[in-house]
Amino acid sequence: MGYQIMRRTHTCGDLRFSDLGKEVCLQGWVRFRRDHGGVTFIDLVDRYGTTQVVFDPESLSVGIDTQALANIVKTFTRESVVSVNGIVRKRVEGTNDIRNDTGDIEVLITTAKLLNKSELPPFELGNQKEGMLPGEDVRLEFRYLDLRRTEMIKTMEFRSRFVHLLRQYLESQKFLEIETPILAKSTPEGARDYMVPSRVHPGTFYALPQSPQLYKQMLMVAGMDRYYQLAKCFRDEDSRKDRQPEFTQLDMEMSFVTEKDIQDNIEHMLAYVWKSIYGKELQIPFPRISYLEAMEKYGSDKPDLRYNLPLVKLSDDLRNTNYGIFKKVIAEGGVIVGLNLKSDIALEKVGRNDVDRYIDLAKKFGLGGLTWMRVKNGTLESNIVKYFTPENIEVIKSKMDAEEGDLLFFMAGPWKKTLEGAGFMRRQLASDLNLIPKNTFQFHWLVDCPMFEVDPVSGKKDAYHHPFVLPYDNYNKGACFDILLNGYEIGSGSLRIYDPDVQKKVFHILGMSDEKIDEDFGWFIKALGFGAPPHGGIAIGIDRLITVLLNKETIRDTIAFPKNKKAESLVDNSPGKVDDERLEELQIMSLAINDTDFDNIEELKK
RNA sequence: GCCCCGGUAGUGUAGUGGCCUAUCAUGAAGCCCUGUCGAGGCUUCGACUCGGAUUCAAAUUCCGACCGGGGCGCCA
Repeated sequence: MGYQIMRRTHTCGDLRFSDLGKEVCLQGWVRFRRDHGGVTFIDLVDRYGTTQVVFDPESLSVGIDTQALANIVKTFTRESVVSVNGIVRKRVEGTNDIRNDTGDIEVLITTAKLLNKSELPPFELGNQKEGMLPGEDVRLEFRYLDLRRTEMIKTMEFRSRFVHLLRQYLESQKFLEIETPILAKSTPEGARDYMVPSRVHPGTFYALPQSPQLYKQMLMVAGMDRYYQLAKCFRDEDSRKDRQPEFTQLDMEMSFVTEKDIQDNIEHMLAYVWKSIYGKELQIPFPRISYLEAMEKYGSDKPDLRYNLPLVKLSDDLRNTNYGIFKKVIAEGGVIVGLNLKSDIALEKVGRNDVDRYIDLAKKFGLGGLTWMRVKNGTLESNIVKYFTPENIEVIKSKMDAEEGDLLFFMAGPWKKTLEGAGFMRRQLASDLNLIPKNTFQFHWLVDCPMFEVDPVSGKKDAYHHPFVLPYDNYNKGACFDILLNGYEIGSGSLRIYDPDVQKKVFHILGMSDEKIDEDFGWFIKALGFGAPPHGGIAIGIDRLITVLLNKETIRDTIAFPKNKKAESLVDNSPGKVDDERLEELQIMSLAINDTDFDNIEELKK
């Protein structure tokens, strides 16, 4: 007979009043211990709940060695794992814990065993008091303990449930879950790739996929018709609070569809999940907003539409203004937008000092400055009003719906920079002035996107989404769209190019030579030539979606083992160095300063 | 690569040039306690990220490094 321990009969969330009198075995972690001298209470915890187990010598029948049992219970320190056998009994009258599902009962310990003691935890897992969580670096270093916290368990449960429901829906709609390679070919366009050296072919590298884009398109060529995958994707770019180097997408592709077909599918999928999780109907279809309207009205291609606070475009109405800055901007083909803070908030919460603060902030957001006026006694008041004709003032008032007491901000400059800056202002004001409703989820489709964007510095064209989007309107627009939630882009989709010649042309427009196209994408264009069906798809960022749905501060809170801002995993210290022999095997030499003797480097390079 | 914010016992914090032998809470250790549930009471333990500079005097000011976070760039 080898080593064995007794099996538990219940989890720590199972026992109820109806189990009174049962002999049970529970196993779990010691979260809190309350030693009253004679009687000791232990909160025994596992994923499913908390059960109070009691060492109560006076209740024990004769024949049990209470002293021995006391000695065992004494070893049950915080967060150690223990096994207890005992009898389910009613709690003493008036000591029920109504907050806990198991709060009507407790387990009288008759035998107990320390399964594994715990080191003293570096932070308190059970303490639900606000602000007692340690810094995130400590949480990440001891992630297995952080994940032991109820809040993290709930998050993982939510995520698991959510993903399960997605799969359930997609399977019901004839989607096939197909896995695509993690070791893939590097595509030089787009994000920086994580590289994996090939031992068999020294000097060559696999790339970890930024998305399974080309594989899923080939699956459509293959006739799979409907594909999905919960795909791990990798991008070697700097992190943000909503961006990780390694993340999970719900990746989908469908053949013989329109943009609307894809969107309908997503809406129905989310509605299905919504109903299952929240028991409520999700309002579909989601409203559509064009790229142009999003930019000019909200200053963002992912506007938060839970609150209004729109920008008002005034460039066309102020053509004859004498105000120098506006005049110049109009002459240069720029844009002027206004933003109206209505009197009920403006008068109360935004004083002269605040206005100055916003002017400073505007400069930080890349705006040239910020002009402002107040509506007072039926007219506009500020030091620049004199430059505006009565007609100017009237048009401003009517376009911006300016009423007594309102505070008007104006931003002017080059189209994109100014609108994005104005978008930052809008967001900042909304957050400062508490205009953002909590616990509302506002899905939108961003549609009518451009095919290309021109880099203002280099003049080079870049794909707005990616180079595989089906262009239309003479290559000016792309059949692509984003799905937005509360100011986050949670996914993007498009119809794809299925004609090899069109695909080549798009690469040409992006400035690639025939040789380069052939080398990097020849294999893919070849595939399109073998009867690629019209197709399209979408990818939804699962980590980010869960983050928004659970109101988390960062995407890291929805990933079991995330990387920190510097792309390190604190729990296992990755990335790490490898032995020289391993590098030699791969025929790789490090040029990193700390690794290499620089006296020898030039020598070595030869 | 750049900008901003932060770094005080294991954890969370107070402390803006001398009242600091550094606050409070939590924790840990020990003792007391038979109905608690973030138990309670008493005692004890435990910290200014590092290196320079200014000063009679630095946790506090300045400079630099390191560490963490937020943002810009980047993320087709």
